[in-house]
Amino acid sequence: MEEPLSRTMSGQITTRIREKILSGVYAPGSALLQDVIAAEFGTSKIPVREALVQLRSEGLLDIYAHRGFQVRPLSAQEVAEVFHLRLSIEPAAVAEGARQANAPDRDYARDALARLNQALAGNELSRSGDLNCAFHLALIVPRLYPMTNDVLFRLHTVSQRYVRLHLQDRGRTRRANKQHTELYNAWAAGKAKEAERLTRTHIEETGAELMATLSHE
Amino acid sequence: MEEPLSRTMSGQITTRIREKILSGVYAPGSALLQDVIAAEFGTSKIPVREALVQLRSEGLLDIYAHRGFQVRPLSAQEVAEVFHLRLSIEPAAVAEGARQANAPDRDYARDALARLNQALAGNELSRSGDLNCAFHLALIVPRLYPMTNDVLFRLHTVSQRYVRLHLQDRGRTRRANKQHTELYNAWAAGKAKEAERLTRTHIEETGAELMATLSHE
DNA sequence: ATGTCGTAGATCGTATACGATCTACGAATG
DNA sequence: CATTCGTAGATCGTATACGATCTACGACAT
Repeated sequence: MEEPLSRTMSGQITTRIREKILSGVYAPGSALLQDVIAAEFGTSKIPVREALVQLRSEGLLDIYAHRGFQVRPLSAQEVAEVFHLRLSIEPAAVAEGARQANAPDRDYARDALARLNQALAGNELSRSGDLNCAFHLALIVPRLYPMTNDVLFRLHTVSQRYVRLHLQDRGRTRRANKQHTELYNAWAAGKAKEAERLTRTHIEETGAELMATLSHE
Repeated sequence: MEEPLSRTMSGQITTRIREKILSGVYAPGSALLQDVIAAEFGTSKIPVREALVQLRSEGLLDIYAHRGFQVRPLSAQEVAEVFHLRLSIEPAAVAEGARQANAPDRDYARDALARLNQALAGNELSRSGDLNCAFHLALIVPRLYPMTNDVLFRLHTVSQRYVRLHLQDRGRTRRANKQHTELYNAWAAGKAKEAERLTRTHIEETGAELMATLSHE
Protein backbone atom coordinates (compact mmCIF):
# COMPACT_ATOMS: atom_id res chain seq x y z
CA MET A 1 0.00 0.00 0.00
CA GLU A 2 3.08 2.20 -0.13
CA GLU A 3 3.62 4.77 -2.80
CA PRO A 4 5.50 3.26 -5.75
CA LEU A 5 8.84 4.89 -5.05
CA SER A 6 10.33 6.77 -7.93
CA ARG A 7 12.91 4.77 -9.85
CA THR A 8 15.55 7.41 -9.25
CA MET A 9 17.14 8.96 -6.21
CA SER A 10 16.31 12.42 -7.55
CA GLY A 11 12.65 11.55 -7.68
CA GLN A 12 12.53 10.13 -4.18
CA ILE A 13 14.49 13.02 -2.74
CA THR A 14 12.26 15.52 -4.50
CA THR A 15 9.23 14.00 -2.80
CA ARG A 16 10.87 13.85 0.60
CA ILE A 17 12.23 17.39 0.52
CA ARG A 18 8.88 18.68 -0.75
CA GLU A 19 7.19 17.02 2.19
CA LYS A 20 9.65 18.59 4.61
CA ILE A 21 9.05 22.03 3.17
CA LEU A 22 5.28 21.66 3.16
CA SER A 23 5.24 20.42 6.73
CA GLY A 24 7.58 23.16 7.91
CA VAL A 25 10.42 20.87 8.98
CA TYR A 26 12.48 22.96 6.59
CA ALA A 27 11.22 26.32 7.80
CA PRO A 28 10.29 29.22 5.51
CA GLY A 29 13.31 31.42 4.90
CA SER A 30 15.84 28.86 6.08
CA ALA A 31 18.90 27.94 4.05
CA LEU A 32 19.22 24.44 2.62
CA LEU A 33 22.81 23.18 2.48
CA GLN A 34 23.19 20.53 -0.19
CA ASP A 35 25.93 18.71 1.71
CA VAL A 36 23.76 18.51 4.82
CA ILE A 37 20.73 17.26 2.89
CA ALA A 38 22.87 14.76 1.02
CA ALA A 39 24.19 13.41 4.31
CA GLU A 40 20.66 13.38 5.73
CA PHE A 41 19.47 11.14 2.90
CA GLY A 42 22.69 9.19 2.61
CA THR A 43 23.43 10.17 -0.97
CA SER A 44 25.74 12.46 -2.86
CA LYS A 45 24.87 16.04 -3.76
CA ILE A 46 23.99 15.42 -7.36
CA PRO A 47 20.50 13.95 -6.96
CA VAL A 48 19.91 16.54 -4.23
CA ARG A 49 20.72 19.35 -6.63
CA GLU A 50 18.37 17.96 -9.25
CA ALA A 51 15.64 17.72 -6.66
CA LEU A 52 16.22 21.32 -5.61
CA VAL A 53 16.06 22.51 -9.21
CA GLN A 54 12.73 20.73 -9.54
CA LEU A 55 11.37 22.18 -6.30
CA ARG A 56 12.39 25.63 -7.36
CA SER A 57 10.25 25.22 -10.47
CA GLU A 58 7.40 24.33 -8.13
CA GLY A 59 7.81 27.63 -6.32
CA LEU A 60 8.90 26.13 -3.01
CA LEU A 61 12.40 27.56 -2.87
CA ASP A 62 14.75 30.12 -4.37
CA ILE A 63 18.19 29.55 -5.84
CA TYR A 64 20.96 32.12 -5.56
CA ALA A 65 23.90 31.14 -7.72
CA HIS A 66 27.01 30.32 -5.71
CA ARG A 67 25.18 31.29 -2.54
CA GLY A 68 22.76 28.48 -1.99
CA PHE A 69 19.16 27.41 -1.77
CA GLN A 70 16.56 28.96 0.50
CA VAL A 71 13.06 27.86 1.41
CA ARG A 72 10.79 30.53 -0.03
CA PRO A 73 9.30 32.70 2.71
CA LEU A 74 5.56 32.74 3.24
CA SER A 75 3.55 35.85 2.51
CA ALA A 76 -0.08 36.88 2.57
CA GLN A 77 0.50 38.34 -0.87
CA GLU A 78 1.45 34.94 -2.25
CA VAL A 79 -1.67 33.30 -0.84
CA ALA A 80 -3.78 35.96 -2.49
CA GLU A 81 -2.04 35.44 -5.80
CA VAL A 82 -2.25 31.67 -5.72
CA PHE A 83 -5.93 31.59 -4.89
CA HIS A 84 -6.66 34.26 -7.46
CA LEU A 85 -4.93 32.12 -10.08
CA ARG A 86 -6.79 29.02 -8.97
CA LEU A 87 -10.07 30.89 -9.33
CA SER A 88 -9.09 31.91 -12.85
CA ILE A 89 -8.39 28.37 -13.93
CA GLU A 90 -9.86 25.66 -11.76
CA PRO A 91 -13.64 26.15 -11.82
CA ALA A 92 -13.80 26.14 -15.62
CA ALA A 93 -11.39 23.20 -15.79
CA VAL A 94 -13.52 21.18 -13.35
CA ALA A 95 -16.62 21.97 -15.41
CA GLU A 96 -14.85 20.72 -18.52
CA GLY A 97 -13.79 17.60 -16.63
CA ALA A 98 -17.39 16.98 -15.59
CA ARG A 99 -18.43 17.13 -19.23
CA GLN A 100 -15.76 14.82 -20.60
CA ALA A 101 -14.97 12.33 -17.84
CA ASN A 102 -15.54 8.68 -18.67
CA ALA A 103 -16.30 5.85 -16.26
CA PRO A 104 -12.68 5.14 -15.24
CA ASP A 105 -12.09 8.85 -14.68
CA ARG A 106 -15.09 8.96 -12.34
CA ASP A 107 -13.97 5.83 -10.50
CA TYR A 108 -10.54 7.34 -10.04
CA ALA A 109 -11.96 10.56 -8.60
CA ARG A 110 -14.30 8.63 -6.32
CA ASP A 111 -11.37 6.62 -4.95
CA ALA A 112 -9.30 9.76 -4.50
CA LEU A 113 -12.08 11.27 -2.43
CA ALA A 114 -12.39 8.09 -0.38
CA ARG A 115 -8.67 8.06 0.37
CA LEU A 116 -8.78 11.71 1.34
CA ASN A 117 -11.67 11.16 3.73
CA GLN A 118 -9.93 8.18 5.25
CA ALA A 119 -6.80 10.21 5.92
CA LEU A 120 -8.82 13.05 7.42
CA ALA A 121 -10.71 10.61 9.63
CA GLY A 122 -7.43 9.17 10.83
CA ASN A 123 -6.06 12.68 11.30
CA GLU A 124 -3.09 11.92 9.06
CA LEU A 125 -2.31 15.53 8.34
CA SER A 126 0.72 15.11 6.15
CA ARG A 127 -0.96 12.69 3.77
CA SER A 128 -4.20 14.63 3.61
CA GLY A 129 -2.48 17.51 1.83
CA ASP A 130 -1.33 15.37 -1.06
CA LEU A 131 -4.60 13.48 -1.18
CA ASN A 132 -6.58 16.72 -1.22
CA CYS A 133 -4.48 17.87 -4.16
CA ALA A 134 -4.95 14.52 -5.91
CA PHE A 135 -8.72 14.68 -5.48
CA HIS A 136 -9.02 18.17 -6.92
CA LEU A 137 -6.76 17.33 -9.83
CA ALA A 138 -8.74 14.18 -10.57
CA LEU A 139 -11.76 16.39 -11.21
CA ILE A 140 -10.03 18.14 -14.08
CA VAL A 141 -9.13 14.80 -15.73
CA PRO A 142 -5.37 15.30 -16.24
CA ARG A 143 -5.44 13.06 -19.29
CA LEU A 144 -7.40 15.77 -21.14
CA TYR A 145 -5.47 18.83 -19.97
CA PRO A 146 -1.91 17.96 -19.00
CA MET A 147 -0.65 21.52 -18.92
CA THR A 148 -3.59 22.71 -16.84
CA ASN A 149 -2.93 19.83 -14.51
CA ASP A 150 0.69 20.89 -14.24
CA VAL A 151 -0.15 24.49 -13.41
CA LEU A 152 -2.77 23.52 -10.86
CA PHE A 153 -0.46 21.00 -9.23
CA ARG A 154 2.00 23.81 -8.58
CA LEU A 155 -0.67 26.09 -7.22
CA HIS A 156 -2.06 23.40 -4.93
CA THR A 157 1.43 22.55 -3.76
CA VAL A 158 2.21 26.12 -2.81
CA SER A 159 -1.16 26.56 -1.13
CA GLN A 160 -0.53 23.47 1.01
CA ARG A 161 2.17 25.39 2.84
CA TYR A 162 -0.47 27.78 4.08
CA VAL A 163 -3.25 25.29 4.59
CA ARG A 164 -1.17 23.30 7.04
CA LEU A 165 -0.78 26.36 9.21
CA HIS A 166 -4.31 25.93 10.50
CA LEU A 167 -5.11 22.36 9.73
CA GLN A 168 -5.86 21.50 13.32
CA ASP A 169 -9.17 23.31 12.91
CA ARG A 170 -11.62 20.39 12.93
CA GLY A 171 -14.57 22.59 11.99
CA ARG A 172 -12.86 23.59 8.81
CA THR A 173 -12.04 19.99 8.01
CA ARG A 174 -15.63 18.93 8.41
CA ARG A 175 -16.86 21.76 6.20
CA ALA A 176 -14.31 21.00 3.50
CA ASN A 177 -15.37 17.39 3.71
CA LYS A 178 -18.98 18.25 3.03
CA GLN A 179 -18.04 20.56 0.17
CA HIS A 180 -15.92 17.85 -1.41
CA THR A 181 -18.78 15.37 -1.35
CA GLU A 182 -21.24 17.83 -2.86
CA LEU A 183 -18.69 18.79 -5.48
CA TYR A 184 -17.93 15.21 -6.40
CA ASN A 185 -21.59 14.31 -6.69
CA ALA A 186 -22.33 17.18 -9.03
CA TRP A 187 -19.20 16.47 -11.04
CA ALA A 188 -19.80 12.73 -11.39
CA ALA A 189 -23.38 13.42 -12.49
CA GLY A 190 -22.04 15.58 -15.30
CA LYS A 191 -23.58 18.73 -13.83
CA ALA A 192 -20.81 20.93 -15.17
CA LYS A 193 -22.18 24.31 -14.19
CA GLU A 194 -22.95 23.24 -10.66
CA ALA A 195 -19.52 21.67 -10.27
CA GLU A 196 -18.01 24.91 -11.53
CA ARG A 197 -19.95 26.95 -8.99
CA LEU A 198 -19.10 24.63 -6.11
CA THR A 199 -15.43 24.67 -7.05
CA ARG A 200 -15.42 28.45 -7.11
CA THR A 201 -17.10 28.63 -3.71
CA HIS A 202 -14.75 26.06 -2.24
CA ILE A 203 -11.67 27.94 -3.43
CA GLU A 204 -13.03 31.30 -2.32
CA GLU A 205 -13.85 30.06 1.15
CA THR A 206 -10.56 28.27 1.62
CA GLY A 207 -8.62 31.30 0.40
CA ALA A 208 -10.56 33.67 2.63
CA GLU A 209 -9.95 31.50 5.69
CA LEU A 210 -6.24 31.34 4.98
CA MET A 211 -6.00 35.08 4.52
CA ALA A 212 -7.84 35.61 7.78
CA THR A 213 -5.59 33.19 9.63
CA LEU A 214 -2.44 34.80 8.26
CA SER A 215 -3.50 38.36 8.95
CA HIS A 216 -4.05 37.95 12.70
CA GLU A 217 -0.90 36.00 13.40
CA MET B 1 24.89 44.63 -25.51
CA GLU B 2 25.01 40.89 -24.95
CA GLU B 3 22.77 39.09 -22.55
CA PRO B 4 24.38 38.93 -19.10
CA LEU B 5 25.31 35.24 -19.23
CA SER B 6 24.14 33.20 -16.31
CA ARG B 7 26.76 32.69 -13.62
CA THR B 8 26.51 28.93 -13.92
CA MET B 9 26.95 26.40 -16.69
CA SER B 10 23.50 25.00 -15.95
CA GLY B 11 21.93 28.37 -16.55
CA GLN B 12 23.72 29.00 -19.83
CA ILE B 13 23.00 25.51 -21.09
CA THR B 14 19.35 25.82 -20.14
CA THR B 15 19.06 28.93 -22.29
CA ARG B 16 20.91 27.41 -25.21
CA ILE B 17 18.98 24.13 -25.22
CA ARG B 18 15.71 26.01 -24.87
CA GLU B 19 16.59 28.06 -27.91
CA LYS B 20 17.41 24.92 -29.90
CA ILE B 21 14.10 23.34 -28.98
CA LEU B 22 12.10 26.47 -29.76
CA SER B 23 13.82 26.91 -33.10
CA GLY B 24 13.40 23.26 -34.02
CA VAL B 25 17.11 22.44 -34.18
CA TYR B 26 16.22 19.78 -31.63
CA ALA B 27 13.14 18.49 -33.45
CA PRO B 28 9.86 17.60 -31.73
CA GLY B 29 9.87 13.95 -30.70
CA SER B 30 13.61 13.51 -31.02
CA ALA B 31 15.70 11.96 -28.28
CA LEU B 32 18.27 14.07 -26.44
CA LEU B 33 21.37 12.14 -25.39
CA GLN B 34 23.05 13.81 -22.45
CA ASP B 35 26.53 12.67 -23.49
CA VAL B 36 26.05 14.12 -26.95
CA ILE B 37 24.76 17.44 -25.63
CA ALA B 38 27.55 17.59 -23.08
CA ALA B 39 30.11 17.07 -25.84
CA GLU B 40 28.32 19.66 -27.99
CA PHE B 41 28.68 22.27 -25.27
CA GLY B 42 32.07 21.06 -24.07
CA THR B 43 30.96 20.27 -20.53
CA SER B 44 30.19 17.25 -18.42
CA LYS B 45 26.72 15.76 -18.13
CA ILE B 46 25.87 17.21 -14.76
CA PRO B 47 24.96 20.75 -15.77
CA VAL B 48 23.24 19.29 -18.82
CA ARG B 49 21.06 17.13 -16.62
CA GLU B 50 20.12 20.09 -14.44
CA ALA B 51 19.22 22.07 -17.54
CA LEU B 52 17.05 19.23 -18.81
CA VAL B 53 15.23 18.98 -15.48
CA GLN B 54 14.52 22.69 -15.70
CA LEU B 55 13.31 22.47 -19.30
CA ARG B 56 11.04 19.62 -18.40
CA SER B 57 9.38 21.85 -15.83
CA GLU B 58 8.86 24.37 -18.62
CA GLY B 59 6.98 21.76 -20.64
CA LEU B 60 9.51 21.52 -23.45
CA LEU B 61 10.56 17.91 -22.99
CA ASP B 62 9.68 14.65 -21.28
CA ILE B 63 11.87 12.53 -19.04
CA TYR B 64 11.64 8.75 -18.95
CA ALA B 65 13.68 7.35 -16.09
CA HIS B 66 16.63 5.26 -17.27
CA ARG B 67 15.50 5.73 -20.85
CA GLY B 68 16.29 9.29 -21.66
CA PHE B 69 15.00 12.71 -22.55
CA GLN B 70 12.73 13.49 -25.46
CA VAL B 71 11.66 16.77 -27.00
CA ARG B 72 7.93 16.97 -26.39
CA PRO B 73 5.96 16.46 -29.61
CA LEU B 74 3.80 19.27 -30.94
CA SER B 75 0.03 18.91 -31.00
CA ALA B 76 -2.93 21.05 -31.96
CA GLN B 77 -4.44 20.05 -28.65
CA GLU B 78 -1.57 21.61 -26.74
CA VAL B 79 -1.89 24.91 -28.62
CA ALA B 80 -5.56 25.01 -27.77
CA GLU B 81 -4.85 24.34 -24.13
CA VAL B 82 -2.05 26.89 -23.85
CA PHE B 83 -4.03 29.68 -25.45
CA HIS B 84 -7.07 28.81 -23.39
CA LEU B 85 -4.97 29.11 -20.24
CA ARG B 86 -3.48 32.38 -21.40
CA LEU B 87 -6.97 33.75 -21.97
CA SER B 88 -7.93 32.71 -18.44
CA ILE B 89 -5.03 34.55 -16.89
CA GLU B 90 -3.36 37.17 -19.01
CA PRO B 91 -6.04 39.76 -19.83
CA ALA B 92 -6.94 40.29 -16.19
CA ALA B 93 -3.28 40.32 -15.18
CA VAL B 94 -2.47 42.97 -17.79
CA ALA B 95 -5.40 45.06 -16.57
CA GLU B 96 -4.05 44.83 -13.05
CA GLY B 97 -0.62 45.79 -14.30
CA ALA B 98 -2.07 48.84 -16.02
CA ARG B 99 -3.62 49.92 -12.73
CA GLN B 100 -0.53 49.46 -10.59
CA ALA B 101 2.45 50.16 -12.84
CA ASN B 102 4.74 52.99 -11.75
CA ALA B 103 6.99 55.11 -13.96
CA PRO B 104 9.95 52.67 -14.07
CA ASP B 105 7.56 49.81 -14.89
CA ARG B 106 6.20 51.79 -17.81
CA ASP B 107 9.67 52.71 -19.04
CA TYR B 108 10.68 49.09 -18.90
CA ALA B 109 7.66 47.99 -20.94
CA ARG B 110 8.25 50.77 -23.48
CA ASP B 111 11.84 49.65 -23.94
CA ALA B 112 10.79 46.03 -24.25
CA LEU B 113 8.40 46.99 -27.03
CA ALA B 114 11.11 49.02 -28.75
CA ARG B 115 13.53 46.10 -28.65
CA LEU B 116 10.88 43.77 -30.01
CA ASN B 117 10.09 46.10 -32.90
CA GLN B 118 13.76 46.49 -33.67
CA ALA B 119 14.24 42.74 -33.85
CA LEU B 120 11.18 42.33 -36.05
CA ALA B 121 12.37 45.09 -38.37
CA GLY B 122 15.73 43.36 -38.68
CA ASN B 123 13.96 40.04 -39.21
CA GLU B 124 15.82 38.49 -36.27
CA LEU B 125 13.35 35.70 -35.78
CA SER B 126 15.06 33.86 -32.96
CA ARG B 127 15.36 36.92 -30.75
CA SER B 128 11.88 38.19 -31.52
CA GLY B 129 10.33 35.23 -29.72
CA ASP B 130 12.02 36.00 -26.44
CA LEU B 131 11.47 39.72 -26.82
CA ASN B 132 7.79 39.20 -27.55
CA CYS B 133 7.54 37.17 -24.37
CA ALA B 134 9.43 39.82 -22.43
CA PHE B 135 7.13 42.57 -23.68
CA HIS B 136 3.96 40.75 -22.73
CA LEU B 137 5.32 39.84 -19.32
CA ALA B 138 6.39 43.44 -18.72
CA LEU B 139 2.72 44.42 -18.98
CA ILE B 140 1.80 42.28 -16.00
CA VAL B 141 4.54 43.88 -13.86
CA PRO B 142 6.30 40.72 -12.59
CA ARG B 143 7.31 42.53 -9.42
CA LEU B 144 3.66 42.50 -8.33
CA TYR B 145 2.73 38.97 -9.38
CA PRO B 146 5.74 36.69 -9.43
CA MET B 147 3.78 33.46 -9.62
CA THR B 148 1.57 34.75 -12.41
CA ASN B 149 4.70 35.82 -14.21
CA ASP B 150 6.10 32.33 -13.80
CA VAL B 151 3.03 30.62 -15.15
CA LEU B 152 2.75 32.97 -18.11
CA PHE B 153 6.43 32.61 -18.91
CA ARG B 154 5.92 28.89 -19.31
CA LEU B 155 2.85 29.35 -21.45
CA HIS B 156 4.59 31.88 -23.69
CA THR B 157 7.60 29.61 -23.98
CA VAL B 158 5.53 26.66 -25.10
CA SER B 159 3.54 28.79 -27.51
CA GLN B 160 6.75 30.04 -29.12
CA ARG B 161 7.32 26.56 -30.50
CA TYR B 162 4.15 26.93 -32.53
CA VAL B 163 4.50 30.61 -33.38
CA ARG B 164 7.80 30.00 -35.09
CA LEU B 165 6.18 27.53 -37.43
CA HIS B 166 4.64 30.35 -39.42
CA LEU B 167 6.73 33.31 -38.48
CA GLN B 168 7.71 34.04 -42.05
CA ASP B 169 4.25 35.50 -42.55
CA ARG B 170 5.01 39.22 -42.78
CA GLY B 171 1.34 40.19 -42.74
CA ARG B 172 0.91 38.60 -39.34
CA THR B 173 4.02 40.32 -38.05
CA ARG B 174 2.75 43.73 -39.13
CA ARG B 175 -0.64 43.10 -37.55
CA ALA B 176 0.90 41.91 -34.28
CA ASN B 177 3.09 44.97 -34.33
CA LYS B 178 0.09 47.27 -34.57
CA GLN B 179 -1.74 45.39 -31.82
CA HIS B 180 1.27 45.65 -29.55
CA THR B 181 1.47 49.40 -29.97
CA GLU B 182 -2.24 49.92 -29.30
CA LEU B 183 -2.02 47.62 -26.32
CA TYR B 184 0.99 49.38 -24.88
CA ASN B 185 -0.59 52.82 -25.30
CA ALA B 186 -3.76 51.81 -23.49
CA TRP B 187 -1.78 50.06 -20.77
CA ALA B 188 0.66 52.93 -20.19
CA ALA B 189 -2.26 55.35 -19.98
CA GLY B 190 -3.75 53.25 -17.20
CA LYS B 191 -6.77 52.30 -19.30
CA ALA B 192 -7.06 48.91 -17.61
CA LYS B 193 -10.27 47.73 -19.21
CA GLU B 194 -9.14 48.63 -22.70
CA ALA B 195 -5.78 46.94 -22.16
CA GLU B 196 -7.64 43.86 -20.95
CA ARG B 197 -9.82 43.80 -24.05
CA LEU B 198 -6.90 44.31 -26.41
CA THR B 199 -4.92 41.57 -24.70
CA ARG B 200 -7.82 39.18 -25.05
CA THR B 201 -8.23 40.00 -28.72
CA HIS B 202 -4.53 39.67 -29.37
CA ILE B 203 -4.36 36.23 -27.74
CA GLU B 204 -7.52 35.03 -29.46
CA GLU B 205 -6.30 36.08 -32.89
CA THR B 206 -2.85 34.63 -32.42
CA GLY B 207 -4.26 31.36 -31.15
CA ALA B 208 -6.77 31.12 -33.97
CA GLU B 209 -4.07 31.69 -36.57
CA LEU B 210 -1.86 29.03 -35.07
CA MET B 211 -4.69 26.53 -34.94
CA ALA B 212 -5.50 27.26 -38.57
CA THR B 213 -1.87 26.89 -39.61
CA LEU B 214 -1.51 23.60 -37.78
CA SER B 215 -4.73 22.07 -39.04
CA HIS B 216 -3.95 22.37 -42.76
CA GLU B 217 -0.38 21.16 -42.60
C1' DA C 1 7.19 -20.86 -35.81
C1' DT C 2 6.74 -18.71 -31.42
C1' DG C 3 8.15 -17.30 -27.20
C1' DT C 4 11.52 -17.12 -23.37
C1' DC C 5 15.94 -16.37 -21.67
C1' DG C 6 20.40 -14.37 -21.53
C1' DT C 7 24.16 -11.65 -23.02
C1' DA C 8 26.43 -7.32 -25.13
C1' DG C 9 26.35 -2.61 -25.95
C1' DA C 10 24.60 1.71 -25.06
C1' DT C 11 22.83 5.03 -22.06
C1' DC C 12 21.39 6.67 -17.85
C1' DG C 13 22.16 7.74 -12.71
C1' DT C 14 25.19 8.61 -8.83
C1' DA C 15 29.54 8.82 -5.92
C1' DT C 16 33.81 10.85 -5.40
C1' DA C 17 37.15 14.44 -6.06
C1' DC C 18 38.44 18.91 -7.25
C1' DG C 19 38.26 23.73 -8.58
C1' DA C 20 35.56 28.19 -8.32
C1' DT C 21 32.98 31.57 -5.88
C1' DC C 22 31.27 33.73 -1.97
C1' DT C 23 31.22 35.61 2.94
C1' DA C 24 33.41 36.92 7.11
C1' DC C 25 36.79 39.13 9.34
C1' DG C 26 41.03 41.16 10.48
C1' DA C 27 45.21 43.91 8.81
C1' DA C 28 46.90 47.62 6.32
C1' DT C 29 46.19 52.22 4.55
C1' DG C 30 44.52 56.90 3.93
C1' DC D 1 38.12 56.44 12.36
C1' DA D 2 36.53 54.85 8.00
C1' DT D 3 37.73 52.22 4.04
C1' DT D 4 40.06 49.03 1.25
C1' DC D 5 42.42 44.96 0.67
C1' DG D 6 43.50 40.29 1.36
C1' DT D 7 43.29 35.89 3.38
C1' DA D 8 40.80 31.69 5.43
C1' DG D 9 36.96 28.87 5.71
C1' DA D 10 32.78 27.35 3.99
C1' DT D 11 29.83 26.27 0.34
C1' DC D 12 28.69 25.89 -4.26
C1' DG D 13 29.43 24.05 -9.17
C1' DT D 14 31.48 20.77 -12.34
C1' DA D 15 34.60 17.01 -14.22
C1' DT D 16 35.74 12.42 -13.95
C1' DA D 17 34.87 7.65 -12.96
C1' DC D 18 31.98 3.95 -12.00
C1' DG D 19 27.86 1.21 -11.24
C1' DA D 20 22.86 0.42 -12.58
C1' DT D 21 19.28 -0.05 -15.92
C1' DC D 22 17.50 -0.51 -20.33
C1' DT D 23 17.14 -2.13 -25.30
C1' DA D 24 18.38 -5.04 -29.00
C1' DC D 25 19.21 -9.29 -30.62
C1' DG D 26 20.43 -13.97 -31.00
C1' DA D 27 20.39 -18.81 -28.79
C1' DC D 28 17.63 -22.04 -26.94
C1' DA D 29 13.42 -24.44 -25.55
C1' DT D 30 8.67 -25.47 -26.48
